[in-house]
Amino acid sequence: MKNVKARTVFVPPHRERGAIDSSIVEAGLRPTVQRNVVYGVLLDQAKEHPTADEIFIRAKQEKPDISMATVYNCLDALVKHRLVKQMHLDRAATRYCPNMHEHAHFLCEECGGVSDFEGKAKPRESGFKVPRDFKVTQVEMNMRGLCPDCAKKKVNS
Amino acid sequence: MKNVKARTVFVPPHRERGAIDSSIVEAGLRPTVQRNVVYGVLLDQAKEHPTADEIFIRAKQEKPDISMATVYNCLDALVKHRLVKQMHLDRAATRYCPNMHEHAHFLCEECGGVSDFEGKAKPRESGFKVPRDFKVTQVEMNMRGLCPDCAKKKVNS
DNA sequence: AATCTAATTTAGAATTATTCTAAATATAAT
DNA sequence: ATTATATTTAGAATAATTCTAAATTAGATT
Repeated sequence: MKNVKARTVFVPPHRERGAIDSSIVEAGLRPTVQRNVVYGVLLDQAKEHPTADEIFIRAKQEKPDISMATVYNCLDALVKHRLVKQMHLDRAATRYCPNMHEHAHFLCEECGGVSDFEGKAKPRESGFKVPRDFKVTQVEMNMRGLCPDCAKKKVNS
Repeated sequence: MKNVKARTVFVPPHRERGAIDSSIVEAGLRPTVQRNVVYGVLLDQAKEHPTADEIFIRAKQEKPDISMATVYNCLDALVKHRLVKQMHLDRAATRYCPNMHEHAHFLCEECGGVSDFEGKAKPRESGFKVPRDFKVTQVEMNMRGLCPDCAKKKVNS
């Protein structure tokens, strides 16, 4: 009988441990219970772009003895193995994002919600003058403004 | 006799206290010696996009009794009154930038240098799909890659 | 020029997010 | 089952920043 403890962990019905473990293994990582829980929580909460703190709180519901250091370790491992991206807005706590498609971020200044805008960055068409002798290999774009819901509310008031 | 102390402060010859003070006053702030020194140091070092720490070290050379808390206070005041912008790369220490023209930032991954690319952001031409019902009011763009000097060195090695 | 009031500066404590450390535990290979 | 290595853990350490409350300063008022 293997891994009795893992069976005692509550897993939301829409999340299959196996699928998550295979992603973790395919990425070249050992599939531990903690990594599974952290990645699972993040996948469930993708829209929220949660912080390590927020992930920790959720993860504890599934695995009450998980520690904050482990949440950081797991997130770092997932980032290094390209299953997860970090995102930064100002100097606020790092947020984590399991959407690995190229995308920009949008922050609604009214409700605080974060949205992903997918696409392929075209730095030389962005409006900023990029001198031709600079070699751009990575683009990070954060927009701010009003999301559709908040824009609507602003007009009707 | 007014403000004897202020006269003892060393001011680099290319920087005129008066011009800096008028900018500070025009922005709606009281012109204190500390604000003058902090803003002056930042203007001298604009290219370096210095951190509060780096500004503190330089500022102490001109005003040895200035404190770190004051450097933060001054920078915050300058930011609030739109003389200075903050910039963030990952979760590293906040960098400060007195270039108030709209611009993007470029970080050379080789030498660590930061460059400003001026222009007017065109979020809807940046390559990312921005749904028409999102109202974008602010764009922040950080690019990474190789600056001309480092790109040249890479080829010749 | 002396006095007053509010703004600013200051040192040091507090806070926050994160990283480090070294011991305990788990994983996968043998 | 044994072993070697990777992972997890609690708690200490660190780094950047913010807070606090007292001292100083600037500018306005007498």
